[in-house]
Amino acid sequence: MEQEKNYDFYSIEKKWQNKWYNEKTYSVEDMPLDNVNVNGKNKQKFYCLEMFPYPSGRIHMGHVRNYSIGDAIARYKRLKGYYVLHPIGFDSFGLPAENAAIKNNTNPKEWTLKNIETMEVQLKKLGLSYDWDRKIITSDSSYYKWEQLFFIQMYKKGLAYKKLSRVNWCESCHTTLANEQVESGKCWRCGSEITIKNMEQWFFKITDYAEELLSELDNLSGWPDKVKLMQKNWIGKSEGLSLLFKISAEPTHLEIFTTRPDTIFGATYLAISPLHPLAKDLLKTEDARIKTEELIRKSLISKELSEKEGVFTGSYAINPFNGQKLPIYIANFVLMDYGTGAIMSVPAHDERDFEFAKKYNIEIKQVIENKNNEKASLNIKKNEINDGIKEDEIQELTSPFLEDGILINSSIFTGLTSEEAKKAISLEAEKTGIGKRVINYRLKDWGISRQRYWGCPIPIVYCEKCGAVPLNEEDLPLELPENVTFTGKGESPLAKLESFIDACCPVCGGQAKRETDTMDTFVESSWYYAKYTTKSGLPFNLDSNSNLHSINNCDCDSAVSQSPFDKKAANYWLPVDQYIGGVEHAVMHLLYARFFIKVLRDLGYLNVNEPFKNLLTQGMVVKDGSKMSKSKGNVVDPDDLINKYGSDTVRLFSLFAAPPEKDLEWNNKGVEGSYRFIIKIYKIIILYEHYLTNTAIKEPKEFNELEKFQEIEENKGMKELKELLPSAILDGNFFKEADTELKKINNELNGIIKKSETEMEGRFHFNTVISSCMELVNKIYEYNKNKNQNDLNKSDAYLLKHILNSILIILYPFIPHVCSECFEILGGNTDIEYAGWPKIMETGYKIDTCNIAVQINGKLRSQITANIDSEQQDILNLSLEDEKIKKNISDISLVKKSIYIKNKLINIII
RNA sequence: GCGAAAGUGGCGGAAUUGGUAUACGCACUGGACUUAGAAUCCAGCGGAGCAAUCCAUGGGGGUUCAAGUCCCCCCUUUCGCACCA
Repeated sequence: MEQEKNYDFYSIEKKWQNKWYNEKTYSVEDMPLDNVNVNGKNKQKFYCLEMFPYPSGRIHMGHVRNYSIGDAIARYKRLKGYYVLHPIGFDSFGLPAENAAIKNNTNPKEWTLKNIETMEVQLKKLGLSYDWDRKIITSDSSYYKWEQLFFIQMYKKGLAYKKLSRVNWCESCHTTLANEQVESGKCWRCGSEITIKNMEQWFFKITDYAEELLSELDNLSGWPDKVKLMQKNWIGKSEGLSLLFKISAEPTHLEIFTTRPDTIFGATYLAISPLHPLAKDLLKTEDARIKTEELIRKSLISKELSEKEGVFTGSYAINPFNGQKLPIYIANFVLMDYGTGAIMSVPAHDERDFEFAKKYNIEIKQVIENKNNEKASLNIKKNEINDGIKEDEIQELTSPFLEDGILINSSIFTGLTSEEAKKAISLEAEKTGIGKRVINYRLKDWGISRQRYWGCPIPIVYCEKCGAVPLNEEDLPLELPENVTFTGKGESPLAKLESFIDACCPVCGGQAKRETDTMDTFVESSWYYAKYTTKSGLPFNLDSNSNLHSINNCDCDSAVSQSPFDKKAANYWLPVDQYIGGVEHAVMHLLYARFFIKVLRDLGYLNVNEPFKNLLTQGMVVKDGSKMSKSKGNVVDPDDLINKYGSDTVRLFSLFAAPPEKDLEWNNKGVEGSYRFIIKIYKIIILYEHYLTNTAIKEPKEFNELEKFQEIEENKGMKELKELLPSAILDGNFFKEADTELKKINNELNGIIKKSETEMEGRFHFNTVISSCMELVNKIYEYNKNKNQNDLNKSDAYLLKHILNSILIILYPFIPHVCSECFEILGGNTDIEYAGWPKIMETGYKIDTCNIAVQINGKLRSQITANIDSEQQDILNLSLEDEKIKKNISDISLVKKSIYIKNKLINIII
């Protein structure tokens, strides 16, 4: 008795992984070689990238999902004939390594490299189609030296600078953080409360690019609106007027910023930040002085505030438009680091000003009213006590009117719309020299100093004579010293390491001290996608060996003399065609990376404006309703599942259980379902193996000839094709004699090919692609049950083989190992990756009847079978003969009208 | 508070353009095989009802011959921002 072949995922996966990695199946060249161009026709490039992992120890389900999605896209694009760059690396600087070092007395570098080794094995076990030759380890000086080079060049252009500033401090991580890294007043990494510190910090001048970062969002049509909106809000552009108010009885002026110049006549006080440089000068009483000190103290500790508080300075300012004397308040809700740190307060038309005015009994003066002059809509109520006084004065607003409207009580501007008045009043202010129109951004410069060890050293020394001086480019890299000790308290070990701190000034040669802060680890991830475009590192100095990638060979329009990547290669591969990662990086990483590529562009390294053309933000993997975490005890280790079911199963489930943008609820029983499906595929292939590979039914000669033409054109350059596979057949003549049932299945396959293609091209709802494949496999089982193999003829064999091969190819991006194996079992003459996407094949068989839903007054009453493409009248007549319909409609004369959707439904109105 | 997205069986989710709601999978129930179990296979599976039918896509209105899908109001959940003048 013939022994039945069982699905042995372990051997199958090992076999194909060995082949892929030994043969470097997924390696590509930096620039396409000649054989990638066929007859002058360029094979199109496709750069598929997933956010690279931090080597924290082991792969988790979030990684599995992320990389399964990316791999599905990469493999699909290869099938479609693209030249695909699909790299991977490790974002290996960061706090966990250092924390582990403190906790377990290990060395961060060793710890990191060990983790990378582990994770690399895990990733390879997943069978991901990476070009491993391009692996990046960002904590290696061969990577970060370039970052130091960029820093120096940015410093020289004023894009990197140091200033004393109020920065976010996380006591638990013992370092400062950028604004983007503070989430609702808490540290993005550890969740501790953030306090404010005044420190000298290095910044990248991202604000120089604020306008471009904002306007380019409009061109990112391949990004989710949600992410674009988050970035837009984060950049927070606002246009307004900066206006000078003279301080009464003093020679000084106070500059304020407003976006509502149209409300200038409604200003009833000015408010300035407690941290405003003029704050103390304006104070007139001892009492105010004491209260102000308290406000300042609080503002220095934290940005959070529970309640609006303020104090009247005793000083007044003059409204330049009407000469009105306005009290100046110091108010805790006015931010020093936005606009000018001072505002004109219009309580009638601003919520915050209103709240403050209520609290301190300041006048509220309405100057805008609803376009329809409907006062009622302004939430005004009569003050019953003050009966008899002028109407305007006895009215009291219960809430501010925030919208645009028509100006009232505004001198010559009365009657204008808000929009007109904004312009007119701004122009007037500019004419008289007391104001100018300005644009403000909420975005702040990116603070990149970190008071930690395990990061890229900032290549700066402080010379007693020359001040802050960047290192000479040829002295890079500035290596991170390894002989450090971790105390777990206080400052970074670098700050105490004299052998590191003591340096020579690159300018005067005198004594100097090194900067001991390291860079934010988001700097490494801001340009790694560009590094990947060049396979091997370029020589640091141009005069050394390799000239293959010489930057001077290209049309350099800059003074770039050395680069981590070949400009040509970067320009060829970038932007990344599909980027995939977690939505948690919507603002931080994705904004920094966009900024950085613009800087690299302006420094002359490449000619690309945006790093990521299309972005897919995948949801979290959750279990029992919450994110997997050790503390919740709901972590599922991918390795355990891979050992139990194989990686195809794990990949399949993570793609099948939910569309990628949604959160994925992990379900171990569901994993078994995926496993069962894979076995089902394998078994059906084995079932037909003997029959389909029988020499007696080998394809006729012309079968191959027919394809050769097309296939060669598409695949040459990928790999030499020994022979051509029988999956893509252009002419249905071969199947004329085939079984009708098979033809029906083929018709369904054609629908699936089409549908899968649209899903794989942008919506990425792999779950629906997989489910239609499941349906088709079920149908084939059904067919097998009803049809004895001995009754099948040659035509049936060809068609069946086409159907099975096509399903294997469609599923290959998700479960590559088993599909490769099955494809081989069915006698594929090449590996499945070179098979090409299945072609729609007409067998000449057309279904001539269809099912038509019959509705009466919009309610489904019956279903009939009718000839395809029947006319309305015929369908109506046919419907009226139906038993169920007869019950409701006895006579055709009752029918008022009917609506007919061809081949779908008829709605009879009675 | 502001902004965005979402709400469909017991569960994950289908229904891409308004046209037969609940595909596919999980769980569950019954049956076959088995000494028994596991695995597998077969059948059933939104709710009510003997049935004909009726009711169901968070709730309420509306547009339409026809609404999960479009419009308005409300509720809930998730995410982002939170004094940015």
